[in-house]
Amino acid sequence: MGRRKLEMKRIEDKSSRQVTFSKRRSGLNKKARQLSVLCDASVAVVVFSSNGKLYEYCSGSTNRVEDIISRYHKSSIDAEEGTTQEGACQNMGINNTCTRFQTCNELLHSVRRLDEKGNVISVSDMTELEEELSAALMHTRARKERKLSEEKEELKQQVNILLIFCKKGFIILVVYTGELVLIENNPRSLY
Amino acid sequence: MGRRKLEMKRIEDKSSRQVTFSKRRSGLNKKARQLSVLCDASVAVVVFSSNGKLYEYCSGSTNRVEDIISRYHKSSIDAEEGTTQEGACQNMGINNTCTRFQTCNELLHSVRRLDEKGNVISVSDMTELEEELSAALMHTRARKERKLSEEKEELKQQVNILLIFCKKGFIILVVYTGELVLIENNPRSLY
DNA sequence: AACTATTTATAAGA
DNA sequence: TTCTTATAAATAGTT
Repeated sequence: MGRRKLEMKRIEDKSSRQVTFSKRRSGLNKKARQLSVLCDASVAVVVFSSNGKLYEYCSGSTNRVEDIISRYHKSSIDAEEGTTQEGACQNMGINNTCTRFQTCNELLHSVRRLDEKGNVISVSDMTELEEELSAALMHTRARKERKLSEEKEELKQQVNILLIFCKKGFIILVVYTGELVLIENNPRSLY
Repeated sequence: MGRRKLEMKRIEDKSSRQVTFSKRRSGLNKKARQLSVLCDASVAVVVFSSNGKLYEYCSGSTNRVEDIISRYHKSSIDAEEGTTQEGACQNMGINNTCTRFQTCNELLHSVRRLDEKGNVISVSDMTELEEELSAALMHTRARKERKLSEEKEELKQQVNILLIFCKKGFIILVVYTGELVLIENNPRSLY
């Protein structure tokens, strides 16, 4: 939107990059505000410029990005509980809070349709698809890691519970050598 | 932008509110992506619909809102303390066991130097750098996952050992000291 | 899900 | 910088 069409890549000229940043950042905030007002939604936008400067926007009365972030954290955790496991692409669809999947799936289908019709698929289309897929991958990876960590924590808890549970008695020496466990009663503990 | 001008207030009709939400949300994400690409910025957008459903967008390679949120937290704290910000690249140097790191770091620096001098950087140079970075990422990721799995396996073993003893009617105290494990049972179960 | 008449955003120019 | 304006992009209502 302007005198001419811009290529979707980093603006090399520093000065015009800054001007564009400033304009588009305020545009983004405006869009966020409109979305929140028109559709009664809560919206937070966090932007770091290439110089590392932080800009934030938050809809609503408190205007605290923190409020939405904490809600985000809560929601992310909630989403993880009650999800089931499926094959690679599938398990994203099950998670009904992962909105990216829909877009990504839609994109896949529309690109495939275009391809089948013999249409030319632009690089920017493919880039968009690539980004969506990358996002989906990251999301799945993050979920996997969280799951693994959770399972580890659970095991740690089990060990702790057993340790707490078993407080009294007689000492056995166990030498742990990989798979083999050698146990030896300690006679000294037999009063 | 549409057949007629909309008043900036909540859309009362539920159906058109939903349609508008969907359209504008994807528009917002698009704007966020454009800002990040054109101006080399990091952008995160978090939206909750009026029904409480979470939608998120995040620019960049990881596409993790978490990354930007944690940076946001850091930045907020730093801002309060008056400390300065550094580039995200710095924290890569921490991993001193990644042998590829030096090559990758050297590459980064030489490419950056070339860039600053206004030299033309060939696509094949960038591809090389990309591949190095990708390899480094894969390596780090693999190491992390191996470590996590190992730790989990170890805990599982500990639980199994404890469970075996518990099955035999022993109530035990286990003191895990690296390679040595001391187990103490409940005297009641002896006789 | 598409379409299109309009409004809105904004790139470049002043 | 700020304002203007030609043009691109987004989207409200329609089909």
